Amino acid sequence: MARAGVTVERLAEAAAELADEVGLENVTVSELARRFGVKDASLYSHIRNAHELRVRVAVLALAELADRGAAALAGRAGKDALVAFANVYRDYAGEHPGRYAAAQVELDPETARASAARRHSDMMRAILRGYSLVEPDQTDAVRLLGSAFHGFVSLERAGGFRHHPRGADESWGRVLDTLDVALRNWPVSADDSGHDDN
Amino acid sequence: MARAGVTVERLAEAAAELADEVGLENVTVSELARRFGVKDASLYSHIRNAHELRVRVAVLALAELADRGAAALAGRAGKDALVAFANVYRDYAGEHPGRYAAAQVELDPETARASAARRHSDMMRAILRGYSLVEPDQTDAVRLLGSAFHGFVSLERAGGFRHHPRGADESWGRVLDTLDVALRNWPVSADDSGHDDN
DNA sequence: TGTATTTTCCTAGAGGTCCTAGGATAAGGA
DNA sequence: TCCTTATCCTAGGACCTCTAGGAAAATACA
Repeated sequence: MARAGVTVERLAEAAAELADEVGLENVTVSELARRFGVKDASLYSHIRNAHELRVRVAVLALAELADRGAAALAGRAGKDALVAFANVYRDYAGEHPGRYAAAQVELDPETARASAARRHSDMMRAILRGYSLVEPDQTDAVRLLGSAFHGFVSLERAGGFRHHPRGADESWGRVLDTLDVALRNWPVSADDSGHDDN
Repeated sequence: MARAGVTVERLAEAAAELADEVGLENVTVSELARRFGVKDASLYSHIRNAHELRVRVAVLALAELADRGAAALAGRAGKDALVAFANVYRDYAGEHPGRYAAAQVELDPETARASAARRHSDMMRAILRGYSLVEPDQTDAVRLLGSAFHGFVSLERAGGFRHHPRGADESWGRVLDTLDVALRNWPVSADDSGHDDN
């Protein structure tokens, strides 16, 4: 019998597609094997366990997201860059909910280092070049942006904004306005304040 | 044989405890039955399915979180209230990761309405009384706060802040400082700007 | 108190998932 | 051509979800 041509790459891609269709938690080795026309036991020649499947989807999603982010950032700066980058996150989560969910799974340090996670923080720091922030404020700002983006998308996807007539799109725009203002008026650290003239 | 005394309340409580121990995704009907000393089939007299278990943990967590939030808010206002409330979220997620994860599961509209979800947004609005915001800015601000709190906690729990020496505690404090400033300098809506003097 | 009803728990079992062990066969290289 | 390796198979154990139908405890009621 001819072989099915299963590879880890095709597996990850199929798992990502499946995750977008039925949700990450419903991505099973069995269903994936079914889609490839092989027995589920056969997939264990390519992956160690079901968890690795999710990790591979996570890595895939982080890379796709980073690519989109980089494209969005090209030729932009300041608030323009901030908004474009933020929309990449939100749009990606809308188009690929399963992949986006996967991107939040905890990765072991080694996998995390090999992933596009670093590119994400680097891009955020690039955005912050439009605002004058030095360490450790820059790191704190990266974390604020990451938190706000992910938190908003996460709550929106979970239906947290559906109990109120105010549109999510409008809130999103205002949240980005506010973050822009916040970055431009970044507060002075309590450690430094009061020592300005000494 | 004497009965085990299983009730939906005790089940939800036990499921919440189990979730904190082994993670929400590992909360199974079987394990729960084992802890109550009954057969797994017996639990289906109390709950419809495994999903209901998670929903009940979610409702429980939302209520506990709302209680803690209310206690933290008592006698506080302005930034003091903001920080106290935010810390309730973060501390709860630290103490009860499984419960916190459950609080993010999507609830059907009916369950959501009967849950403490409304109390949460009401408390956020109470905090915003310390800042002068009118609708729809108030709703947008509630969403920004919810996003930032949840996003930070979520990323922190997923290990997203472990690849950098900057401590999460310090960033958290600065993020709250920034949110406080942002709320006090809430940007004028683009719809209104330019019409100030007309 | 005795009886009827309801609730809780049981056994049995179907069907799904994960994963391992060990064997067969296709593909590619010496 | 033969050997090696990778891919796929069958078989099966362990665990999970959930249903059906029955027994027994608790409760309600006469």
